[in-house]
Amino acid sequence: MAVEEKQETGFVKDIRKQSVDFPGWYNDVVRKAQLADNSPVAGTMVIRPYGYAIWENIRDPLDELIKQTGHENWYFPALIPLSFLQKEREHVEGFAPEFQLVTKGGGKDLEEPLVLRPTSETMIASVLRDYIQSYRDLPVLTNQWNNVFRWELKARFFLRTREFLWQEGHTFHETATEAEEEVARMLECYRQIAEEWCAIPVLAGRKSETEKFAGAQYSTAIEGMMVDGKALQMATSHYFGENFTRAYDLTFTGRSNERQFPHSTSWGMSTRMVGAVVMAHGDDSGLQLPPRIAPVQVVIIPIFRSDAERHQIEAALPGVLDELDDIRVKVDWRDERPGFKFNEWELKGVPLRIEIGPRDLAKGEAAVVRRLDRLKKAVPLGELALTVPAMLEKIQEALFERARGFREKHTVRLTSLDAVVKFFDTEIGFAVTPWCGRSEDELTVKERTTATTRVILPGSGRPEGPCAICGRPAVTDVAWGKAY
RNA sequence: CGGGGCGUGGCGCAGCCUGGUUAGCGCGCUUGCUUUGGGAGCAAGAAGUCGAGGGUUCGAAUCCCUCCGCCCCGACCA
Repeated sequence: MAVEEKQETGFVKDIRKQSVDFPGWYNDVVRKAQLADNSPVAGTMVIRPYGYAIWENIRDPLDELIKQTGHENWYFPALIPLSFLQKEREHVEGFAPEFQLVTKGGGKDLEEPLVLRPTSETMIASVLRDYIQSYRDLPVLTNQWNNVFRWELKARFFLRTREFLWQEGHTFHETATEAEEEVARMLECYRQIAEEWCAIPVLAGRKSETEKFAGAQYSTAIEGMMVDGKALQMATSHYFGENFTRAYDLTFTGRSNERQFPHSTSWGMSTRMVGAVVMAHGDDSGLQLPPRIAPVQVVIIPIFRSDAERHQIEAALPGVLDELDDIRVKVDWRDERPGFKFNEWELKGVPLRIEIGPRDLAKGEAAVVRRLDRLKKAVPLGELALTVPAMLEKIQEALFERARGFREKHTVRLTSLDAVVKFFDTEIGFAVTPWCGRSEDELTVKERTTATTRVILPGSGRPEGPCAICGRPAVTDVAWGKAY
């Protein structure tokens, strides 16, 4: 009893309860798990090595996919002349409130202010204008990994900061069809990263007119559900048509010798994804990482009392590590008690823990414990090479299935405004309804529930019955949710 | 920008109302000993221009004024 109480206060001391204060819990987990911390500059954060390692484990497979689909990495400057942004009306109107301006250089006022890039459509169109002459130059498939700046009013770790890291892809195509295929192709890459690597099931589809990117013909996105039932947009992919190329007078000579505007796209996934992983899988014990993106997949905790026992474990370790050859393993030899390490590595979300002590060694075994459910299993040392990878895979699947089950449990199909209002009043999650597509309906719902349309669900064709909000003929199904 | 709160060792706070010169407590940190299979115990120690500036006073963390910074709540966004 005494032990239990102590444990309880230990956890309360470290992180707030997820069920009681979700934003507080999130904040605590990010800092205590050492993913990120506040920085000296308001609205920005320091990404610490453990958090950055997670980002790298998301970034690397995504970069691989981007290259596999024919794109090349470029680098464009972070400082963009203000006039560039002003060429596309919708675009500048959408982003102007978020500009951060550089007005001085070398102690003197600049002739033209430079904007810290909020995104690079304008810079890239300006540059590629010189490189694209003929249909033979198309498509141009660019990507760049960089930081962008947006003057956000309230910051939250990974989810919304004034500076963040992402990848932005920008492509230029001869035809609309080709460009639209590109938009869908990259959205599919994002779905893959989210579902197969981050174990977060997503809804993928178009955004409504009001939710689309400033300057786009249409936007698509993947949306995930966090464990508080709120929606998080985890990546976007936009079709611009000729909007940007016309604004920048970026033309090419077509197959029958006429000047044409390329159809362009852009798409991005950011460090927000790290926040998504925290909020999609974490629990009251802290972070929980899908094995495929966990910086440490297996932590080994040696357990010993005497020097003799310590030496015994030291002697056995090379063999154990040899078994775990292709796995990201960390051995925690720090001078702390085992119980402390158990709790700390659980807080940091490591999927598997291996305890090796005299009792285990006597039997030629190790105790393997899952972060998922603390299930403990004795595994013969010689079988670790087979068992551990299988367990990691199973955990990866289990996290995905659990998240999917949660989302399904919290997704309802509704057919009236009253039902939608009541749902968001009393429940959490997504409401799917038939919808006519009018922005007025989104306003109505937002005013009464704060929920917005997240994605227009593809594939189902024309839904049965009238628009749930206004009763006009419905043209599509749409998912509503309260969003981050 | 409008409404509410807060600035005191790295972190979290007490002290302030009712001024008094050694400014405390918890966590963390350092060292040592004992511990070690679910967040250890004891002992010794280091660490603070009390957000900044000005004023009142014999004397200011404490009272007054100004400024700065931060957090929460109302309008945008990956």
